[in-house]
Amino acid sequence: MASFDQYDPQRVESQAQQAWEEGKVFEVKEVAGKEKYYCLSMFPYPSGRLHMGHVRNYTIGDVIARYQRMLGKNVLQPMGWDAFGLPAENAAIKHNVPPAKWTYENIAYMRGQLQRLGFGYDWSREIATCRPEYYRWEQWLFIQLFEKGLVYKKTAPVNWCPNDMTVLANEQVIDGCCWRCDTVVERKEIPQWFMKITAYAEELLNDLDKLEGWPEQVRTMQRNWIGRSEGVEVHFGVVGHAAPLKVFTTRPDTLLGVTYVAVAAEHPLAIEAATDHPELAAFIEECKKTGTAEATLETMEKRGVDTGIQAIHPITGERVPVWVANFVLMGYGEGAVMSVPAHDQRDWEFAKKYGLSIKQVIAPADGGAIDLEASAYTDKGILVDSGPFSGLSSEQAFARIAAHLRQAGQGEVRVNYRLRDWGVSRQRYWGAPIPMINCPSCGAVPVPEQQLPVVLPENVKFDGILSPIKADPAWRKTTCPKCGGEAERETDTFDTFMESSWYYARYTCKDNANAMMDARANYWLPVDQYIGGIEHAILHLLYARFYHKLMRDVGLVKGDEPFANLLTQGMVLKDGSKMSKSKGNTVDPQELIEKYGADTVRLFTMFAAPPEQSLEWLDAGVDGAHRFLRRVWNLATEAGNAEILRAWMQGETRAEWGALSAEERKLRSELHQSLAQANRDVAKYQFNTVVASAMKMVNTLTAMTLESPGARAVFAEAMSALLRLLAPIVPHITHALWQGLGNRESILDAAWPQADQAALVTDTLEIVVQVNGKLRGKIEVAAKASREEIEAAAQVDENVLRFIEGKAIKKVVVVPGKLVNIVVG
RNA sequence: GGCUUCCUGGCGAAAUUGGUAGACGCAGUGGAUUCAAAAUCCACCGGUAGCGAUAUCGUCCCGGUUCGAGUCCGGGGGAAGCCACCA
Repeated sequence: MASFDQYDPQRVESQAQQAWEEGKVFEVKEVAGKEKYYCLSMFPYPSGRLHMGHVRNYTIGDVIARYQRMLGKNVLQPMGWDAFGLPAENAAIKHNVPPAKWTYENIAYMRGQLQRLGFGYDWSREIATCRPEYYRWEQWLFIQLFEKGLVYKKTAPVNWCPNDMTVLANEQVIDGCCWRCDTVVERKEIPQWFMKITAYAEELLNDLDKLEGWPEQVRTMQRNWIGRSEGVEVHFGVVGHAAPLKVFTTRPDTLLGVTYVAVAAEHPLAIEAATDHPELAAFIEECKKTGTAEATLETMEKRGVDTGIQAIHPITGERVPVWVANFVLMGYGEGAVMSVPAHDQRDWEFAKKYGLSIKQVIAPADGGAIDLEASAYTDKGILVDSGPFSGLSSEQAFARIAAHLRQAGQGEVRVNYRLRDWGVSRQRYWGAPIPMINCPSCGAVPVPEQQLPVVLPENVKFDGILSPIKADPAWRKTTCPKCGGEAERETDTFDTFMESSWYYARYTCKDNANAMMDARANYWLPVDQYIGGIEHAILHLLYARFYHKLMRDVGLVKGDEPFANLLTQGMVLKDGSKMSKSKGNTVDPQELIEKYGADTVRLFTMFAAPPEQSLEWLDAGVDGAHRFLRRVWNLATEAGNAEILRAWMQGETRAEWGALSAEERKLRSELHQSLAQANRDVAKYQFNTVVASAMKMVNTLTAMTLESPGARAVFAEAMSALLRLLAPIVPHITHALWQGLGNRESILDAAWPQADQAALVTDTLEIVVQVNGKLRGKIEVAAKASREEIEAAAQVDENVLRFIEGKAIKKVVVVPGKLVNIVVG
């Protein structure tokens, strides 16, 4: 039996990793009758190198996966690359290298980093979303959805640089100007593809209630994003027009307080009125120029112009003016609002500014006074000055007014969502081509299934101005599948959120060249544990949920939701703020791995904070983590100790516990208490305190003297448990020690260590004694002492006596095994 | 403005969910070892008073419930995240 050397992380880790690779130990198959566990971390964008946020994310995932495996489950943990995106185009320009080449080189480097960190991924399932064998299925699904009417084309605004004649992404617009040439960016309407996520708005909202394994915060954010509101669509007549002007309101109870109507600048009525109204036309032009980036909206001044058009109030028949206002959104509701300045603050401000009248129709239910000169009264209350509806409460009025409008054909109850359809067209090169053909006579026609994938050429010259596929007539040129005439391919590519919306499902069957999904998807899905950053709480997680429902409705997967449990890990901070290149406070994981080894980096990230909280990076703390691993190594390998452990592992010295001395039983109890605590915490994924418990065990074990056989048995049993407890967090050092101590089976599949309930029971207990709730003493009592015995013992404690002497005892509270509280008067 | 989450030593944090506040670690102080240093080991480590036993104050602030509150309730203050003219 070879003896141990000093702890050398580099050697230990490369040997462990080699063993895992040779044994293909993380490659998994579907196994009937074995509980499956699908553990998934959000895949990275291959930006070049891993940062600490990645390390933390993937360590959490790996710890969970390894823990679940030790519990006996069939664990799938895959990894891949969210490989399309703008940074590759930027790098292409900067370094004069094609985006594909840059991306593949980054993937190769980062894959090496992940392997060096010892993450237990099934690399045979690796996905890069920029590969045609991946995105062809996205193109295929898009066509299925086109046939089902779930995707459509409409015009939408983009940022347009008139100098470069190109579309810019929002990130490429700096202070309203083009990042390359500084030309003022314009808004341009062009035809783009949309997916009907709004058709699933209700289900996406309702199913949030099922996601009990998700943080409440994320569910709330999605609820707000979907933004369901119940209201009434009200039809105002328009003088000189046959068609009514429709508005949406959540406050139909204030309908009698309408003094004007406001429409968006893009509203048809506004455009119509502008034809003989130069001031209005100029105002609409101005509104258009305000960029697509909406960051300035908060500070934007509320402005408007009277169209001169009169609307007819549906109940009173009164004439009210129609204004165009810059704060009315064309994309929400009908692009028009009824304005009630008395009861809406925004309408109030607008009315004050332009001298429009303010009519009170709601009074506080408690009869209190309001001051409409100071501000609007926006609470609900009792209707006043509202004809037949006066005297009703806001709630009653909602129903009555809605019913009235409905009967008169002037409106109806409606549900509106804030959620808009998902625009998936990007006028960029480095993305999956949209599989459509534009035919001058047939319009947009899908690429026939047998011609998929529409491959994006990778070996291209790229100057950053025009997408190479837009610039290449040969790539564009094709024939129409319908009429056979000359036609052009769509040169836009998909939003990269498309690829990340279904990768979790493709990992289960990535080798299937004939279908997007197969039965294996239903074996592995849903993902049991998904781990990633809170920054994806809305878009990515909502799109993935949407995609899952789409795939379900096309018959590809069963189940309604893709991710059963979600863990959102906190940020990695240094000196109190988020690590970022611009702040210059980054820590490069690579340097740390080279200095300390992967186990130290993994241990520190797990120990410094619970997974969901932000983690304050502390260089000295990394030293502490490394010190701990050395202590563990030395404890297991010191001459004498190693022999004790080897004998134990081979089952030679497993003595009867009854033979232990009182002192040894106490030590064993202490060690098992720590183990029990660690088990409670690991079940909650609170890994920082799992490590704390392990440290406590090491402290206890270090202090032990191993002269008696009983002590040696207690030591060996606890060391065996300790190594297995630490195995998910620091897999290399525990692998080396486990093998080195003579275990034939890998620690990967060793049984998860459970505390011995019998060991937790001790002969005596320490009980805290309080007087009037204040700690006054501690007493040692027999574990099976009765309530009366404990009370009696508490009352003779020297210090306790000082506080109860001469006072009447009103009450004694006894918490079994914990404390006694003596209440005196 | 809306929603959500937080606020505990010099620092990161813990407290089996109403029962010993500060586990575990970092930093610090003192000591052992060493010619010396590194490494390692031992002890101390919230404030105040005391040689000490111990007392007293202490989990952002004020109030309440309770035998007992970091934890529950009401009010206030502060921080972070997300959304935001959404009618």
